[in-house]
Amino acid sequence: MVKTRFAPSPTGFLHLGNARTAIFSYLFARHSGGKFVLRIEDTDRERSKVEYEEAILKDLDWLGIEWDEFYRQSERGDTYREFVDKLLESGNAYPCFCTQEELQREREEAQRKGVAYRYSGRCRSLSKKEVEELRREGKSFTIRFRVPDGETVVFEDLVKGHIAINVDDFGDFVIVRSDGSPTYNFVVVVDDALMGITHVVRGEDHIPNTPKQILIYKALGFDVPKFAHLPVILGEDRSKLSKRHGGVSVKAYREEGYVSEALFNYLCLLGWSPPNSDREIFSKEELVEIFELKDINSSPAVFNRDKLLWMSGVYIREVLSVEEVARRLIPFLRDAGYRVEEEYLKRVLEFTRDSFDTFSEAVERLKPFFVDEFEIEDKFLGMLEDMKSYEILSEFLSIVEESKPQNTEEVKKLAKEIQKKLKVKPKEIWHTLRIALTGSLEGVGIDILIALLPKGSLSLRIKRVLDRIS
RNA sequence: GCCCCCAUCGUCUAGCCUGGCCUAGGACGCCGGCCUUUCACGCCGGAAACGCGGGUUCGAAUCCCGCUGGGGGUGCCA
Repeated sequence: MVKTRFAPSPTGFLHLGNARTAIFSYLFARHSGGKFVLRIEDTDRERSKVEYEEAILKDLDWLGIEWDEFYRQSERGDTYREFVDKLLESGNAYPCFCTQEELQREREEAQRKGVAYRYSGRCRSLSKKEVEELRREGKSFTIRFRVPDGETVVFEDLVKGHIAINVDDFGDFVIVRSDGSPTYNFVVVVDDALMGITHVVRGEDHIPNTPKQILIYKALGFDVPKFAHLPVILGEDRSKLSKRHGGVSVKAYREEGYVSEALFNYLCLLGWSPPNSDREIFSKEELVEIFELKDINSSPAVFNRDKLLWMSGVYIREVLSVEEVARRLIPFLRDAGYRVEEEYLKRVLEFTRDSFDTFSEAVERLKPFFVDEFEIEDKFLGMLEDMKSYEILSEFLSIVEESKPQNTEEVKKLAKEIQKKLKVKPKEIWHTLRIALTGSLEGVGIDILIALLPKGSLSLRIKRVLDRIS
């Protein structure tokens, strides 16, 4: 059975790149009828924070990625100890007493000579006696994996295809630090093997690690999983997407009021495309159905905020129901201090949801439906004075006081009445009402606003303007 | 420097494996028009790409080589 995992380290918020990795990994597992594991890699005690772990969980949940098994690396104790011993016994690993200063010097030396750095192997052939001696002296040591000379590790990457790397490029590497803690390359192998991971789906920045890990798998007698290395996501400047680019955390998009399904959908289209189809809007279920690793593009993709924004809008106006949009929008409206009633909001959305792409944009856009207080710019006030606004508004007010129009048809009829009676152009009426009711010349349909706004708000706003221009 | 990966409109991509159906398709964005009480939405139309050079072949975006360009890695981080 297929089993994949997503293994974030809680050293920051969930990043768009990692989110996409999680999505692909999740989709592949579900598509194959397999299991998806979430493993928090929190062994870096310095940088790992519980707040980040909580935030990552929240973001995954928001995206609709659910996991079947959960692990926290810090709670796995000395699971790794026995495997280190095994490697030590088999001679695949050995203690190394070189100090960081010595190694640093070797590295600089290599740099100067312009050759690829690799560990000199000085402690490679220490005799048992020498090792005991050094340990008795209390010298600290690391444990290195003995990399067989001249070997070429080959694997068939599910995305990149055939990859061959000569191990001489890196040389013996550390698997246990001098403080006794195991390093990433070692832990990841033991964990993946013990958890039965069959397919490792991760970013292509891990390609250089893969041969090291394959060597460990083999030395430990574990089955080597299949690998799928995803191309990285780039920023507008074509460098790897990072904090520098701003707005790269899932959290930022959640708080900005993007539709989560749209982010999920958009991220899928970054580096993957459906076979034989021009479609772009897919539900999670549909994606589970059609997603295949083989359809992943092997070149890096630039993240495009505009398209994500557009897609969020598509979800708001075409995919989600009015009820659903209302439900998700309410917290944003309340945060902005609006007094919201669900039934009223739903009626408003019926007519307005095609005019915004995110919930925070909706807060601005729908303001006239909820807030009676607003400023009118001088230029608009000037326009009111130029038009026959006083007459229009007085007439409008008296009609509304008597019987407020309940739908856009009635509003239009009312406008015609005023037009006939005062002999003014329709445009003049609409512009006057728009400025008087919203303080601006652009925004949602003014007929809708009049039809839906309570009578009280309507007359309050009109009277206020009447006072100012009389 | 060394190692690895990648290369179709500005961006995401289809096509490439299994050469001819490609006058290179779709989407975002952009430009123009329509709709209209404004802004949006929607609809119609447009500009816009096979990085370069060699091969192979009757024929190459598609196969091969080189160059160039971009990305990643080069830790007792993950």
